[in-house]
Order: sequence, then C-alpha cells, then structure tokens
Amino acid sequence: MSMDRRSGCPINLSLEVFGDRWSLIILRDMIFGGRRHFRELLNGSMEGIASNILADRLKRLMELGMLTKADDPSHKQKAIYSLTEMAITLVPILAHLGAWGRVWLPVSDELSIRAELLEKGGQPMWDKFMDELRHEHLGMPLDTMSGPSVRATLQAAYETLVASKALAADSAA
Amino acid sequence: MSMDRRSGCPINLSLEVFGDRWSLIILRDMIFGGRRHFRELLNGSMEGIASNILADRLKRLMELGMLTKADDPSHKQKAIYSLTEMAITLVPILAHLGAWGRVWLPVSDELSIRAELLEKGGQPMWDKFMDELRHEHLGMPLDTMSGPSVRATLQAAYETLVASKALAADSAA
DNA sequence: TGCAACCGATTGCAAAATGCAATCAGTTAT
DNA sequence: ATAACTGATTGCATTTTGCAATCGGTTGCA
Repeated sequence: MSMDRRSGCPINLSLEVFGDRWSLIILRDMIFGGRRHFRELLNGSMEGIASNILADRLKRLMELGMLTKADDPSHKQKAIYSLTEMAITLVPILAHLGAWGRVWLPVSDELSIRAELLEKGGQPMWDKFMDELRHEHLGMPLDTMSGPSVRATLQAAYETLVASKALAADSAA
Repeated sequence: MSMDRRSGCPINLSLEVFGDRWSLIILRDMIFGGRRHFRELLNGSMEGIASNILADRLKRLMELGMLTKADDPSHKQKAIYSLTEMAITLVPILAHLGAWGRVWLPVSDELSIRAELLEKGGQPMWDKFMDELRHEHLGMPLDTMSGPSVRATLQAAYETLVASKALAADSAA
C-alpha cells in the first residue's frame, strides 16, 4: 500500500483512508450487518462487490489498522475479521452520513429506516452501539446490559418495514 | 455522469456522491478556505489537484446539486462557484471527519488546529458557521452578528500556530 | 472413500479513472 | 501592443477498477 500522503490535513487523511467506493461499504456491512467472514461480505453485499476488490480492501483496511484477522477455530480455512477501536469510532460518522443521505439523496424507505432510527437515537444510542461492538469484536465487557442490541433493534425495524411493504403490495395486486 | 445507483442505502448513496479522492477536498477548500474561483481552487489546493480533474469534479458537483455557478460581474470570464444548502449541511460531517482523523491519523499540528477548534465548538459553532455560509453563498441574512466569523477564527488560530512554529524553529537554529 | 459444496483468495483481461503537461481562446491590466 | 490571467480542454501514459473464471485446500455428507 502506498503510504505517501498528499497532506497532513485531517479531512484529507480521512479521505485517503475511506475515500473510495468500497471501504466504507465493507465497514458498514461489518458494523450494521454483523458480517465477519469473507463470504458473508462477498455474498451479503447489496452493492455486489467483486472478490478481488474485497480481498484488496480487507488487506488495505488491515494495514491501516481498521481491521484484524484471526483464525476461525471451527474451520481451518475460515478467517474472522474484527473491527478495531479505530473502526468502531466511525459509528457517529456513519450515523451522520446516513442522516445526510436520507435528506438529500434518493434513498429507499426500507434501507433508510436504520439511518432514521440511528439519527433519532443520537449519541446515547451510538455509545450503546459502540459498546456492543467493542464487546463483539474486542472481547470487552458490556457496560450495561439493557434490552435488545442496537443492531437487533435496527434490523427488526428494517424487517418490519419490508414485511408491511410486501403486505401493501399484495393487497394492491 | 453515471446515474446508476448501486443501492438505495443512505450510506452507499452518500459514498457515491463524495466517495472519491477529490470531491470533498474541493468542498473543504470552498467551505474552510472561502475559495470561489477555478484558479483559487486549482492553485490553493494543498494536495495539488490537476485542472482536468478539478473541471470534471466541479461539473459533477453541479450536476449533483452541491454547487452552482454564476458569472462574476467584475470579470467576463470569471465564474463564481457557490455552495448549495445540500453542501452547507456537510459541515457537521466534515467536523466529525476532522475529529476522527485527528485522533487516528498522522495529522500535522498546523493543519489540525482548525479541526480541533471546530470539534470543541460543537453544534453551536457548526450552526454559526452554516449560517455564515448561507449568507455568503445563498445571500441569506445573518441570524446573529456576533463577533468574528467562524472561518476567520479558524484561520487566525492556524496562522498563529504557524507563526509560533516558525519562531520555535528559528530559535532552535 | 468419493464427491460436491464451500473456504479465502488469485489471475487475466478489458474498461474506466487518474495524473501530468501542454495548450486553447477570450479578457484584463499595464 | 503585450503579457498575464480567465476557466477550461486535449492527448497520452499510468493506475485502478470491475468482471469472470479459477485456484488449492477444507468440510460435510452419502
């Protein structure tokens, strides 16, 4: 990986980390989708990432310190990718990014419900989510065990909306 | 510009808008640097953008609704680029991005002082800044005229730091 | 034991994006 | 007159991307 930096500006450096069309998509799928394996990321990606691009970005994100890789004890070939603290602290940025996109871009209802809830939940919800991610990826103890996980909450809202949309489409047909 | 979207996910759509290495740099220079003209952006860019890339991105950002272009009455050839509301609302995202980069990436002291002040100022400072940008780019009245502008405050802090660094380097030599 | 499915990648290749230098025609200041 | 400056455009070499096929090894099942 090229380590030549264009400038020491924080925004520029951040852009050099995830200013491409795939890195943040992969992190999104790990954070919100709970994906940890290559194949999960490959097949689960809504946007259809190619396997060579995925391999390249995983390697790059590891070199940047955003991910770590470990052997899966249940399968000699399987690797488990984990988020580092550096990646987990992207949660507020992802929340803002989703909120901005929801206002200004042609988002789909189903896919933006998560962003809406995350925006409404604000910093307390982001803190809870980051705490859960630290537990899941770094093995840290959960600060507080209060109700369903943030990811489960978001996922449930998404599935409820998809189901109600399907129902509406059925009754219209 | 290609309008085919990979998915309706807010994060993905946001990434399709500025998930490249230059778009956000240009917006940064317009927002924090106050640049409005092609040459200002071309020569003032710390990262050294090429003129063809700049022309392409300006066109693209206009098509996306992030910028508008107007004639400069003082010079028949000059064009003035203005931020739209869509671009102005990126301020909190840029603030978060800068804050994240300051923590995790090898930023330079001089260039990160702005990000530090913007982070410490929080939402009130971001609101004031957006208000000033609306005045500057959209001709809207200033809500409150209170002290120096946010941009001037950030710029002054930057210059003070550069001067003190130069002084320290002199005394060491 | 054979075999299909699955594992994380890698390879070859075409297409697109990028970076760089030179250049453009029109405008302005001297 | 002319030199500098305006927002670009062009040509070209290099790099990155996207896609499809494939790799060698592992696993679960018959």
